[in-house]
Amino acid sequence: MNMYVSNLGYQVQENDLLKLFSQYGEVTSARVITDRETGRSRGFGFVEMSSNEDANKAMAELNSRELDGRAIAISVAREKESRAPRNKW
DNA sequence: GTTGAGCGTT
Repeated sequence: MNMYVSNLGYQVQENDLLKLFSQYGEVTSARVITDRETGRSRGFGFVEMSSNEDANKAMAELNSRELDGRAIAISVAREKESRAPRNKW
């Protein structure tokens, strides 16, 4: 189960997500998306869990939970886009 | 402040 976590504070790191979601099951990957140019957080991230029932629990329990003063929003992640570039020069 | 990268051509 792969989840999309949005409305994160800019100070939230991957290990914060990891610790949060690990309370509900095994987290296989936790990632906070940062701007490639500036290196700053983009305010959202992804968490993947090995068990989807644990993931559902985590989603139910952690959605709208305040983290760093902001209520985070969790949903099932969408498929990662193909990295094929659209611009062919 | 809401869906992930970055190769010279998937």
